[in-house]
Amino acid sequence: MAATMQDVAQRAGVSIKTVSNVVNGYPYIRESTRQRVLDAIQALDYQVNAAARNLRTGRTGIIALALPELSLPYFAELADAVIEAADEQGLTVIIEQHGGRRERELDVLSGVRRHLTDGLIYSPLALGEGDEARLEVDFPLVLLGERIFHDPVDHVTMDNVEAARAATAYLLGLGRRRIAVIGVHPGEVVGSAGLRLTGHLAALAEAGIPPDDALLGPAGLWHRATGAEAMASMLDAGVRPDAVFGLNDALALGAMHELQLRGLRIPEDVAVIGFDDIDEGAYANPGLTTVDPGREQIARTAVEMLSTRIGSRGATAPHRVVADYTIVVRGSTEPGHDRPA
Amino acid sequence: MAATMQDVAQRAGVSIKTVSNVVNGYPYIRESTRQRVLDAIQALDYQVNAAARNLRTGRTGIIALALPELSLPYFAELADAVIEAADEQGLTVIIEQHGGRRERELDVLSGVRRHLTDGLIYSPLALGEGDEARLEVDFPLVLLGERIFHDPVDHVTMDNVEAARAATAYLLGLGRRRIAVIGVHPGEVVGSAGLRLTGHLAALAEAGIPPDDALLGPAGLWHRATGAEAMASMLDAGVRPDAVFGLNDALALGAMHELQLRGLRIPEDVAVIGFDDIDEGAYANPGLTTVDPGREQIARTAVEMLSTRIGSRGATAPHRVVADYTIVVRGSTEPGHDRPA
DNA sequence: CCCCGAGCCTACATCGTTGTAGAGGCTCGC
DNA sequence: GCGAGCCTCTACAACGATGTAGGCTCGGGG
Repeated sequence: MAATMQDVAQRAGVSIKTVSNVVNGYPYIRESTRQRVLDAIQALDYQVNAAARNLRTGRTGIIALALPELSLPYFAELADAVIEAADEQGLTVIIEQHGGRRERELDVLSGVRRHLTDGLIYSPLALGEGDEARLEVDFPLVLLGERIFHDPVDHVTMDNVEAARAATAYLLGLGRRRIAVIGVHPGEVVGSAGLRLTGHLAALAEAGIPPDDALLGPAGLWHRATGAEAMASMLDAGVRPDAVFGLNDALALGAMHELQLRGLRIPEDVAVIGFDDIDEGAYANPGLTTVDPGREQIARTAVEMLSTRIGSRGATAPHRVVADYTIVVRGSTEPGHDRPA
Repeated sequence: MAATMQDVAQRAGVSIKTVSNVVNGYPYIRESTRQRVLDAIQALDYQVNAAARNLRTGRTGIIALALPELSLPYFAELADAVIEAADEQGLTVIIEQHGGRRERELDVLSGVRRHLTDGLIYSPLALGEGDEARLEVDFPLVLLGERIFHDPVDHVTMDNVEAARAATAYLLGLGRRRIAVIGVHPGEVVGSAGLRLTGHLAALAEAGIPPDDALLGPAGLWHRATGAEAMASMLDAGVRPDAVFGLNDALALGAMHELQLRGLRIPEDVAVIGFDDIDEGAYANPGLTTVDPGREQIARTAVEMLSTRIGSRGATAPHRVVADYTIVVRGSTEPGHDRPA
């Protein structure tokens, strides 16, 4: 049986409340008393009972991170960063995988685990315009990604349009003209797919290049497999791009795999750029050029925003932070860039 | 303010305990009463307060999964599987990243979060022989991986020796004779590195091939980067293997990257096999042949074992489960195997 | 000399739930 | 028609911590 404050109090010859005060850093305690209590704690290997503290204070010290799935490297790396950032704030993270399924995404907002947590960092996929109202919840919430405009809550995101524009502009700068886009969600406007496509089209327009629907490869899920499939059907249809813009790295890597299977050389025949800068891209063959969306910064900012929200019960106006992006050049667009790995 | 059982009880005109009984499925309740309570719960949008329940029952419904880091795809995919399996048992998972650092690994066993959780699924890296005693903890614990022999606790693992022997035997069967091993931990016996090397050497011995130390590439951390480095220094030293056995997939992919940078063809010049069967391997170029260690099975078994342990306070003898492995053949060892992706 | 505030500590109620014990009423077999 | 046993429900005391309120001592200002 684990020791309780009662046991510590008895051993130190003080009241239970004094033990509580020592544990919580209450200043008005005689040094000798504090020492006696600390010794007793040590001797009994006492640790505060989280459940009891939670009940009394209404805080659990746990935050939830809801994301599609950890098997997707981007989200695994994001989770890694969030957990580290949370650790620094003394917070523990539980992960909820919703798999991009609308019903599970909604569950996250109302589910049982809400009572287990002080707040939520939420990266939805299926939710979109029209769901704003669902986000008006009575617990601290920080939104990741860019599914929803005019949202009533804290939000950390990146400028998808601008970053995608830069990616396409970069390919155009290399002299590429027939740029395939893999991972398109036809009709979508507000999600990452829609926004990145918008940026891409804007760059084409600036360069005076007419868009070509045959170069848009749809892929609902952004996995390697779907990227490969989308690439394959485009090639099977006789389309011959000289560059590929994967709307995320997994798609780009899948597409790259398919291109190489068919004997196309990268970057000579086809240049490939991705989005996310997952670790894996640096070790692909060739290394994958990509857009670094500032994942670290996003994770850290999100945790800090949530932490402040939790701290101050007062309803402040929602904040919106936009992370910086960078283009990371590797061998999939320019030969010879893989050396420093 | 969230509704409490008190509120529900009042609205339904019953005692608070009856509400509790309804919520917990106590059988002896008149159907009409149950309905009234359920209606009240619905009307008030009542959800049980987890903290209070935890305090009373001593259970939190949370388990911890301790692993090196989520950035390593193997562990991300493992975490995915564990979370799903836990969900089915009604358990929530928190993830603790210890980064393979001994001190943090020990923290996991005694840290504050112990009080937050009902049990721990523990995948250590730095712990090893001599640490058995530390595992004699007073909470449910299931060990993953094969760091420690004669352990006093539940353990889910795979037969590393046998699987590695099969991997090397497979390469030998292809006619390869100079097999480099990447990721060796010199002097280690009980960890994955040691065991897999043992299996490798056994296969060589069976085939009557003398081992060659020059073909052993050390790498402490099993990342893509360290795999590439180990491969590079071996090649720089003038060693020319005709096959590479990466002790995990990340190492193998790093090595593959380095080989290709130097213009070596895979599998013609060098065949490459990995270990773990991470998703990424299927989409490498060429696809990475690997050993599938039965990750799903491991995750599911571990959660179930932990769940039973939590359920029955009685100290049963520790169980040990060994998962099945399979060799997954792809293009990195045999051309033409990548078609079905 | 008394009062006041700062410093140090304690008693008590309380957070929201569940375990224990048992009060009634009913059915059933003899 | 009566006790045994089942069904249905309730009162009360925990679980282990923290918030509130207040007691006591001591030194210094009025």
